Amino acid sequence: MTGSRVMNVDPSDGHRPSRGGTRKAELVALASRMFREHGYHGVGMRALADAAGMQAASLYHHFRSKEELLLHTIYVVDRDMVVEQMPLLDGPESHAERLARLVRAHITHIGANRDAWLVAGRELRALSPDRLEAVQGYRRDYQRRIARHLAEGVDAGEFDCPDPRLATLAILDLINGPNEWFDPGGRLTIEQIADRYAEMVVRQLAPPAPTAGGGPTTRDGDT
Amino acid sequence: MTGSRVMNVDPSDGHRPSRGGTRKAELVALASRMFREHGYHGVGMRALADAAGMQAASLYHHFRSKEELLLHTIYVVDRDMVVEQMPLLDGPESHAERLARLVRAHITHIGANRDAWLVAGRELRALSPDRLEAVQGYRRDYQRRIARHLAEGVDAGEFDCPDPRLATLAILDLINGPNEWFDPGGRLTIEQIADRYAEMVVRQLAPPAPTAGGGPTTRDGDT
DNA sequence: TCGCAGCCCTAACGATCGTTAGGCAACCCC
DNA sequence: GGGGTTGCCTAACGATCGTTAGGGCTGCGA
Repeated sequence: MTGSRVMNVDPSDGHRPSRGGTRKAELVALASRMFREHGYHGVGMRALADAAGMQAASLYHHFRSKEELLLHTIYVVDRDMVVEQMPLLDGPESHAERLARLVRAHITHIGANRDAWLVAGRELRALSPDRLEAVQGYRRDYQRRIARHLAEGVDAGEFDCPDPRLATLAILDLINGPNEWFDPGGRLTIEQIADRYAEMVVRQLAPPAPTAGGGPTTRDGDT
Repeated sequence: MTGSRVMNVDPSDGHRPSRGGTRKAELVALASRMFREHGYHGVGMRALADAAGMQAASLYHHFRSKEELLLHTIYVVDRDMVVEQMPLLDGPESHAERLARLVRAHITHIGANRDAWLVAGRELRALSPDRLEAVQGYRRDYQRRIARHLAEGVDAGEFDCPDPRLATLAILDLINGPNEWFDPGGRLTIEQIADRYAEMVVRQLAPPAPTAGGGPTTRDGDT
């Protein structure tokens, strides 16, 4: 476990879902979509309630505040990133193979949770400091795990990469990109994009050639 | 000229700057910073005015509305992208050299206009349809110019790239990435990041090897 | 059959929103 | 020295903001 987590801000409620916690999930999904379209501050509780066919005050039977509703939206993305995607870097396969698997899963997850991903990407600043810290902790863990994977791949001679830390940022820049422009009705499916982006990442890190013994470059020292 | 522009929404005022249009520029820069930190809808005219040492109503002597203020912020970025960056793809140099030049200039411009870039990236939805269309026209032009450059590079045998349109998106994802995380006090300067990202882009497109005549792959047909 | 929890309602709170009207002081050009 | 412009002011408009108080209906478990 990397970053010492400060407090427990997990929004999952402790009480049983009785007949179904489905209503709450519906409201979170609806909020994700509206926050994505108009921004967190651009959507009022009354607009949310209207879209859900209820009154603004009734939302407070499901969420303590508007910000808690935002946290529910963001949490799905960041929790999955750490508990589902990150373990994909473990395993007996080659470093390139494991990294490609992560890239594909990451982009596929974006395709399946577009609303939440966009909100998670641009509405973080609306969170209270404690909750912001918790979410950013997840992201740090994710980023560090990838950086470690690259460094290990370089040490194993499987990757050619002059600056693994910057390469980590570049990879994240790349695989978070479809978040901004992916269109389900577009030319390519999310799986095709995932495959091709994974190829690009692997190609970027591939050692120059399987020719003579001139091994891959070593890492920079930190500046 | 690529996209037929619908209307003139250029926010640059037609009247002479008299003694100085500096005050207006100050207000735009201030708005960029505050919009970046709290979001367009998260900053009120009164908060803006407070930070500028004036009253909210006084802002309306410089801008017709809050949205016009936002447009000023966004416009700098998108206009420069088309009138300054895009021409960098012209010239007698190799396709790789010209593309690297664009990438470096693009990232350097982000470093010099961080506030405006972040606002331009995530507050577009607050623009009215006409103004949104104008801004998106700029971006389409930019994207198409890059796509054309890649296609020409492939045809010239300088690039190896199975899908130039997707590669364009990937390049844009990559070079817009520092927009989200660049820290002026961080490990690397913006120039270093620009150089290394440019290397990555070139490396990604480099043909497999200068060996035998097995030429680069051809482009996909559109799906 | 009773009680209670889940779910939603109406009504209202004080605060803040973007914007407008109208006026006052300082400055340039003629 | 008068006219016009620039830059800011006070005061206020109706609308909307997040949130709270308190009550009523429904349907399950005991």
